[in-house]
Amino acid sequence: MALKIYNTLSREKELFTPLTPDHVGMYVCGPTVYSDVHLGNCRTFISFDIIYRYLVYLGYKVRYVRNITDAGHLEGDRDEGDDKFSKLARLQKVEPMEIVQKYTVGFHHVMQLLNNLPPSIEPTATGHIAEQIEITKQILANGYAYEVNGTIYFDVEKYNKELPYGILTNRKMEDLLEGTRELGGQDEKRGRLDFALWIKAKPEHLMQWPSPWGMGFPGWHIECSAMSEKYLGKKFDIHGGGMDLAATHHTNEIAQSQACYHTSPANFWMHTNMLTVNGTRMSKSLGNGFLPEELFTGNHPLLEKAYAPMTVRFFMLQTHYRSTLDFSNEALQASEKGLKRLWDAYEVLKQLAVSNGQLAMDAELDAKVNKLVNGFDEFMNDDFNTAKVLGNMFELVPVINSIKDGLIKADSIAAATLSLLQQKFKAYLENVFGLKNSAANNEVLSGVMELLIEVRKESKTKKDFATSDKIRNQLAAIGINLKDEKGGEMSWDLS
RNA sequence: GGUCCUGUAGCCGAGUGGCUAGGCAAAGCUCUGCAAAAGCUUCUACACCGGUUCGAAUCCGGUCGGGACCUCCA
Repeated sequence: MALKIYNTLSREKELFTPLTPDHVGMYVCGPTVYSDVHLGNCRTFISFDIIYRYLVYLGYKVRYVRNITDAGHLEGDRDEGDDKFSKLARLQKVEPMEIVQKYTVGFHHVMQLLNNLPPSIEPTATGHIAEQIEITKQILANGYAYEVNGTIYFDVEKYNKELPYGILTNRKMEDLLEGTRELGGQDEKRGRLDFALWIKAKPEHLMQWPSPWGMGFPGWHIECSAMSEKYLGKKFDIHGGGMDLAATHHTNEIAQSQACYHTSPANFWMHTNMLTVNGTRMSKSLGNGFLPEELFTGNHPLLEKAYAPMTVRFFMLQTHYRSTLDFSNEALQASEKGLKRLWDAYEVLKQLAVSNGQLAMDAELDAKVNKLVNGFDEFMNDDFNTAKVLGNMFELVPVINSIKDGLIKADSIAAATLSLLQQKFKAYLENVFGLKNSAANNEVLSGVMELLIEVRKESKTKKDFATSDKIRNQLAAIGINLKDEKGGEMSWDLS
């Protein structure tokens, strides 16, 4: 059973074989830190976090590089535009690096709340100006770029004569030329598809660096080429990002790498689909995005309530990463309840004791459990199908709960089956899916609850239901659920 | 205009030609002092029209919706 990954380049699932045995190099385009990340951005990072975690689970030693874009983005399509950081900084009368710092910290905080693992390396564009100048020089030397008045452009039409430029998204040059809107005003570019590798800065620019072509700043696409090469080499295994990056950004990255190193940078190109609201893509420019902060506090007109970070993570796991996912309160509330059901069963499963004698062995049930559990790896190997894994997990929930309630005898499945079930549930829920219990694990609270449960048990024994109901109802009012279980036991959790 | 994706029960969603995914909601039953939780049932859908096939949600063609990208965007 081997891992298959859908490759945007070939438009089909391919068997994944790393370039170096047991090692995987993966580069994912990170955020541009001039504003808060919205939930749509988070989806991509959650998807790649799970891909990263699964590769680690499979035993690969993974170097996961995700950049921070803190320089170089232009406003609009005019190449003489200000970059986003300078523009915002001037507006707010702060240093550009203050903007960068603020939103980088915010981004990391959100990633942590969503329980995304930090990447192995998180390079910044401003920290790799020298590398970007080097690669630009090489592309110039190789003849795929030209200088106009201190700005360096990539010559797309020349490149396309040798290698297909639109290969990633299956576009022909003629179609691209036809589809592009007419450029307004003066233009120093030779071809309308040409893009800037290095941009000459006006004296008033806040962020600029010296280069062989004078003071300037790097174009957007060049940073990923420079940083991926530096940390992963000229060719590596996986390059990922949101689907919206494929047609322009990733297309240009391939062209840059080919023009500089005569190789396509990555074997596998992976693209995650968009998060939509009412069927339309969530984006900064449309202003229909939710900030994670708004989601976690419920402080947004379109939100009926607050949702926990783990609910959001689980919500995204229920869909395949290449499908669009539509946001709605109803769907999120369904996820919240579903996750609770799954997690409660997991807590029960952890407590089940493995029995040694199989007196009540039920071969059919045992086979069913094994089949469902073995499906986890099988589904993940099929292009990371988290939704199907969850489907199997939910099918196992009644089995787990029935064993606990004695409806199914614990020894009706083999001891090995039960321990496999326990081991895989833990590995998947905690390690691969990166879910965690949102309930506070507080010793003081646990102690208090133990006391309350004892008092309530006593009052129930004395048939003092007024007291037992009072305890249960008042706890419910502050968000603690007390559950009566079979045999007079009680358990609790936070709602 | 070009390149693609997509249309699945009340809602969200997975689906590799034959084997009712799953979750949420709803209804009934069991358990229970009551409730919740849990267990067991019920709700058996694939936009439309053709075609291929013994057999199509799945493959092919067409029609009609919806969406993304081609411009900064995960």
